[in-house]
Amino acid sequence: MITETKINLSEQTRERLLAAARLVFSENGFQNATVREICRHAEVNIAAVNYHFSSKEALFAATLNFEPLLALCNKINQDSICAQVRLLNFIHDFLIQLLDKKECSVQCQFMARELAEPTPVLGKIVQEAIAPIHQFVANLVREIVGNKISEAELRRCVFSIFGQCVYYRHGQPVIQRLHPNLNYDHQEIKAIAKHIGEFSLAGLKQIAQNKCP
Amino acid sequence: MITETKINLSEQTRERLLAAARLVFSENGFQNATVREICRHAEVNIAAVNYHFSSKEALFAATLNFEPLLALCNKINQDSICAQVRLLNFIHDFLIQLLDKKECSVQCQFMARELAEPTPVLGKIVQEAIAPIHQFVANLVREIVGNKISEAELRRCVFSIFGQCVYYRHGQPVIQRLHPNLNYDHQEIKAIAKHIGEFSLAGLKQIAQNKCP
DNA sequence: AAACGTTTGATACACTTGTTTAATTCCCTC
DNA sequence: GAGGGAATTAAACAAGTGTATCAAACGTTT
Repeated sequence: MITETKINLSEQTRERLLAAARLVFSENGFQNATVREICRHAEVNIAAVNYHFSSKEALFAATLNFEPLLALCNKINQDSICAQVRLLNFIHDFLIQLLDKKECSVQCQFMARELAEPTPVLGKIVQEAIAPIHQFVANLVREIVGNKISEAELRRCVFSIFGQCVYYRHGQPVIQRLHPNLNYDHQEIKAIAKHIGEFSLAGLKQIAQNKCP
Repeated sequence: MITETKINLSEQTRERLLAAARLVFSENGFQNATVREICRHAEVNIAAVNYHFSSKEALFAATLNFEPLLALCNKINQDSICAQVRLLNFIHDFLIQLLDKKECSVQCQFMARELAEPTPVLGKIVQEAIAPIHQFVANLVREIVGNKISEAELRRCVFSIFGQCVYYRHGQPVIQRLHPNLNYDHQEIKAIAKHIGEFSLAGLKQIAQNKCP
């Protein structure tokens, strides 16, 4: 028990570092985030990063945890409702993870950021998070449009859905300047999800009809 | 004439710097691009950047030229065909500027990159390029969907269209890992444009119908 | 051909980055 | 309470950044 206390003290700064790292990384990306700012946020010494983890990159890798993201897919997969509604639910939950600051799952934001700014751990992120989630949506889309469309067209459909969602996160600096009084509260996110859902279902239907005239 | 020769010599390194800057900036972004690499590419001395331009930031600003992008809008605006086809044409031309390496208009790529990684000149880019082009698409969409839908919904439609297009550029590092043998030749760009066009027109139609049952 | 202003060049500066060092402090064990 | 290993600290390191300096080279003008 005494040992536990000791470990807990060390663990405490470790956890503070992880929490601060998640915050700073998600706000500034891997490159622009500095070890000093992370440590300032965590209120620990600069050397703590290289003591507890071995490098900035390893710290970044340690902050990655895509379980909530994959859990989202599994949860939806278990629903026995039709594929259309499952897609709508996914878009909503995905946007929540992507835009809502209240949600502690910064992982989704890492994924989005990684799209534009590749880091040394991009491979891991693609393999563990992006590829599965793309495959998940691809399966949903395939259920909706049937077997008539090609793999290339299926891929483009998936890209269309993700592109719409991710734009709200990527484009935030620009969107904020274009529409200064727009912020992503729960109501707005719901409206965005509803829009992307309707828009995409109609798009998918059109693509499917093209192949089955 | 003698004076011209002199100016041309100076102008020559200036132009070489601009060309190299366009290349390096578009490949690495503003932050990750280094003055040294630009100068190495241009085969000029490091001091040339601060001599001919006054800073790295000013050099970046000097590389910006959104005329081809805005010319695209003007060209399409002059067509007397229906709004739907004009939108399809815009999506195609926009994607060309966004994805085709042959096209020398790196400006569009700057715009896309700026979405994710804001630089000190973001304000200028938003004002001179992004805002006008968003407004242009907004006008097209308004023509297509009519006056029934709200400004917020109109905005989301515009975001849906841009989001789909920009994803192919933003997500390139990831897309390349997901589908290694996919590259953006003219044929592929045409296919992407066709997909996004059909997908979006169907989406717009759906959004418009929602409001006019 | 000489003098001038302009352009180039190598170098150094000031600063920030991630990382390392060595001394100190802390806390548990004996 | 003393000893000892683990954790924290301040300071420094090496590498990289954008920028500034100042002398050399260049081409044009007189």
